[in-house]
Amino acid sequence: MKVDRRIHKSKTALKSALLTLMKEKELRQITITDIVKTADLNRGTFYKHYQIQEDLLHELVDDVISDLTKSYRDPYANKEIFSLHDLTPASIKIFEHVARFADFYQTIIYHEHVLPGFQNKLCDILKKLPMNDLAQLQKEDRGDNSIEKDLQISYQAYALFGMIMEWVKGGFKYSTDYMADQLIKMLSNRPISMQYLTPKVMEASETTS
Amino acid sequence: MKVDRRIHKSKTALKSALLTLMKEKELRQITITDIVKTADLNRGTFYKHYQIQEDLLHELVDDVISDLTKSYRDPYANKEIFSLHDLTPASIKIFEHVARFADFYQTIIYHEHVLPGFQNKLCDILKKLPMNDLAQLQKEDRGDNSIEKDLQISYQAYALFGMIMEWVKGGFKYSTDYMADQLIKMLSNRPISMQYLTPKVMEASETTS
DNA sequence: TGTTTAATGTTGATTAATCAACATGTTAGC
DNA sequence: GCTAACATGTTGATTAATCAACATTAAACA
Repeated sequence: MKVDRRIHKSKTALKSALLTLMKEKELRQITITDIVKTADLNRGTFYKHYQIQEDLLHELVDDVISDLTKSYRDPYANKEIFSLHDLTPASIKIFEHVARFADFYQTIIYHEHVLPGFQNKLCDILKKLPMNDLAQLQKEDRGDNSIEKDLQISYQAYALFGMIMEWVKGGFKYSTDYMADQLIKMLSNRPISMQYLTPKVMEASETTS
Repeated sequence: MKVDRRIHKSKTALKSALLTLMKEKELRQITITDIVKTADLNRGTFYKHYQIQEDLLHELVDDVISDLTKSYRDPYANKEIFSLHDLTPASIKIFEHVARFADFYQTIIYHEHVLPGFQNKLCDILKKLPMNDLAQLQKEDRGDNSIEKDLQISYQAYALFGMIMEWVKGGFKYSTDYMADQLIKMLSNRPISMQYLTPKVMEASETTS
């Protein structure tokens, strides 16, 4: 179901205004009048879509999460089998996502109290995405050196999170392409020979079983 | 008479879209469908305000001229008497105007054929503004060294135009404040002791006569 | 050349946003 | 405490923007 562009524009303007204001002052001090003034919208427009500021903030968070998920999955979307070999700097979209919501990330990192627990939520998502999407096919080793899947995924998730944090806190001094390139170099250290099953195949096996 | 914000936003989006597209291709190749797609507006919205692209371009030019005039006059607006001594870097708004319409200036300078004669129009305005607004009070000298007003004004107008051209062509590598500072330094060379009458006094003298 | 594709204007019905005007809290300063 | 200024919701009438659909024209192209 398509949303009317006017609705999309109004909501986007409101969220953008909220982010702008969050850089200036505390969430508690931001009035709805503030928001609509910054967004250049009538006050009634706010109330047609939301009740309180919190609703707006939550929808903003949902937007971020949704875009993050989409960006993370992009390299293996519509693929049946996915090897880390296939990962190229151009196919990695996660850093573009962070850049797209740069204002958001800077704000929630420097004002943790605004969205307590969001950073943990972020890590959880970065863990759950590969955990649910990707069924490991062949492990690196089969001897004493075998690696637990959950540990491996947590390891990589937090590593990626660390890169992002460093990037944001450093004021985005590297380009998105460079970040993607660096990530590949990190991954190339060892587990490059691993393969995963992507959701497409998993759906197929579900329906046939 | 206030314009509905929706109208203002729609028109602004259309002009912004036109500028964006002018950077990519020739004016002739820009369709109305292109414009409304870029502006994220329905095609009908364009036709509610304009008939052809030319209308849009002309309104954009009018906007620029109007903002230019306002910015130029800002330092002596609401003043009865105005000396070049009063000019400070902060009071000069002309470079902020150029920065505000940076896209426009870059486009029309690098694609002269789009708006033939606009640069001359610009110079004319920079000449006519001081010519009409400012009645010279005391000249520098009264001897053989006296300077003609029209020559002096043309001299300064083209000088300012030159600064702007250099600034735009150089990719805005100086800040607006620095440009204002530089302009003051240029003016300080000599004619700083001159004084002008501003429109306020001229209006008053008109009504009393 | 004929055919297809895309742009152009225009239409009417529908929905969203606007504005001004309320009454009602809240807050800050005197 | 009183008052003034401001924020909050809510209202109904009005206007702007949307969408889908249409007939027409122009351009691309095979």
